[in-house]
Amino acid sequence: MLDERKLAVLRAIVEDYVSTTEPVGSKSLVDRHGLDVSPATIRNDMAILEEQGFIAQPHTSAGRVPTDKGYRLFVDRLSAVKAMSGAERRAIEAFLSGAYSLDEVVARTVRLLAQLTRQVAVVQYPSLSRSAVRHIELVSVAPRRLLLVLITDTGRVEQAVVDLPEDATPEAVAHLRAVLNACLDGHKLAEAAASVTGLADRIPVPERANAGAVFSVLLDSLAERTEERIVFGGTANLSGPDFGMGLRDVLEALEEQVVLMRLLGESAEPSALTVRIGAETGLSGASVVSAVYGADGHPLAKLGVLGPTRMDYPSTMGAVRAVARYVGRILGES
Amino acid sequence: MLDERKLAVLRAIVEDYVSTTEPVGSKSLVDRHGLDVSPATIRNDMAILEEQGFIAQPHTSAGRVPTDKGYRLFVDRLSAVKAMSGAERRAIEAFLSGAYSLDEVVARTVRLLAQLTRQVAVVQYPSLSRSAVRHIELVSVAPRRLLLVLITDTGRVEQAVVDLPEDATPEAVAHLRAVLNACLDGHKLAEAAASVTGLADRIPVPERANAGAVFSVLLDSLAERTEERIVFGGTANLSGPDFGMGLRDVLEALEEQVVLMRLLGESAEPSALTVRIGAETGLSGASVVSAVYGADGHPLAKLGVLGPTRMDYPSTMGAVRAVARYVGRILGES
DNA sequence: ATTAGCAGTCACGGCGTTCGAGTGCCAGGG
DNA sequence: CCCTGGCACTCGAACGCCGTGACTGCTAAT
Repeated sequence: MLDERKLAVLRAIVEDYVSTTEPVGSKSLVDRHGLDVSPATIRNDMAILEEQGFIAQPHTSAGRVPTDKGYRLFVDRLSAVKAMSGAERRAIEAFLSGAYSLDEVVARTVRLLAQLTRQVAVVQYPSLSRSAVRHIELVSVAPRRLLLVLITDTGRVEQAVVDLPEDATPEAVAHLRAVLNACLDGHKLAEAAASVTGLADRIPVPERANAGAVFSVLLDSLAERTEERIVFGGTANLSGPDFGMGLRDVLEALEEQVVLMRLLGESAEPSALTVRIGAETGLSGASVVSAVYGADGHPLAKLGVLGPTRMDYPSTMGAVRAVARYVGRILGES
Repeated sequence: MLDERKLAVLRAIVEDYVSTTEPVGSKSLVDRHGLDVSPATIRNDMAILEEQGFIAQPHTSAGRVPTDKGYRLFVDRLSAVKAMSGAERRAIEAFLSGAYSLDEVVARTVRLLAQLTRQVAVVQYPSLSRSAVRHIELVSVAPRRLLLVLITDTGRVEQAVVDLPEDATPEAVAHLRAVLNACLDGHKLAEAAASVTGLADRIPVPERANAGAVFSVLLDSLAERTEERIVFGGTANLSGPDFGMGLRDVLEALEEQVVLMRLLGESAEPSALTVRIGAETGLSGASVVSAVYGADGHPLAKLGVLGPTRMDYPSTMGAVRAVARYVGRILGES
């Protein structure tokens, strides 16, 4: 149905369009690529490709432009991820290594990814529930109010205020802290739910009410907030007339955590690199290249870039993959 | 030199231009405002205002547009801050009260300010060095590595990694923690520099090297990072052809912490409301309305909005002032 | 199956015209 | 002296009108 040459034509169209931003015609196609056939032949191929929905023409007597379906085929079968050069890889590593806190790592990752791809970078903080607890701290700020600070092995620090039903003595707080740490240290928060329920037994009855409040904050409030921390950067790369929708809509979408979540993909399938194209993203005219990053083989969160459907997929995918790897490595070390 | 009517004309020009986005002519001026004179008279006044540099015409035979100098005069002498309505004030308070952590407070403030003013909101985190220390926590993550967590009375939590010159025993860490807390609790970090130097005496000699490392991180690394945390939002409000410079430049500027700092103003003069217009901001075509916010009378940090020079100053100033007040109040409570 | 040739389409850019808002100036009147 | 009505003038925006060129699709020949 689609012979070798037609695929080559589609590939050439995508590549040319991506680099020139202009509809590509049959003549310039044969000129630029080493196709040994005449423009007329290409035209016939293009007619078929159009019929099948891989390309379209903005108006009669203009060149062809890839459709979402065309990009899809290109990404799936016609292109290979372009690996980063050695120099680039070293630069990435050097840039990320300089960070001294999780916030810093994430901030740098965003900058790096945006600069590397010249697009909008989106980075999700390592999931709390999938990280292991390193330390839990309780600080009294009022007789009936505690500040709960959770430190994970990825260096993430989360805080939450706990309102207690009863006054708590410093001793009770210290005890609770000790019990929590003893029980949760080194475990993942997701697995902790089970152990915490049995934990109540170790708490003297008069303090159980307070302990319950702390547990519920730890499990509900923190775990819920968990996935929701996503930052982005590089919005300046949103140049003019890209994107079918207005630039304004894109900016609005980026400021909605919910939308950002969806862009990175709800399902955390472990596949390394995900490409969502055009309508698949929910933003018309936009594509998202995302990857899962993690340390020691288990996934922590996602990161990716958002750009116009017409983007350089091979390079972008290479950059995203490389950055995801290094971020995982850095977080695994700390 | 500028009689009452000329000032009224300038005020009218600013108001009309702000609301219509179009150069305003003499005729529409007398129509819309209740001026009891003829257009010709207004034209004469306008000629004088132009001569003095308060207004300009984009091209011959077009209406007049305020210059930076014109806006300046308008803000300083011709307008009054427009107070928020009771309903609006209640809404602000309700929206901000729902936050349960400092991050949340700041995030909500940004959203709120952006929505209220329909412009880009910029909020600086409460200054660390001007906040009082509530608690310091040290967590061993490796024999020669500590995680230093600092909790302030404004609810801000800062972390930093400390690399130790020598191995530290758990007892030594506990001791150091106790000393730090005893000495710094309730004090401002800025004042702490002095007390910390004397503090070394209380540390047994073998641990001094490690203690020194912790101190220096606390004072240098944390205190420096301190002012630099500024977030912004509402970039979707950057509509099209505002701003003399390209939209891209504005977005780029917003992603530079340094530029954000400058926008909010280096000098922390305690004056409540600052308006910087046009060239004064460093961004051509942009204005910044900013305010200091603080709790219990002492300043913590700044916040403000960035918009086109042609903005509704009275309303914007009202919104900024109101939000600054409520944020200060909320942070004072916690 | 490919190719050359040809007629047809249509966006784009340049050009001249019109239209109208708005100005500056001047002379007359309170 | 300040205000006003009148008038000629200016100039950008909008409109319409080509000519141009880059395409295409079709057909007939190889």
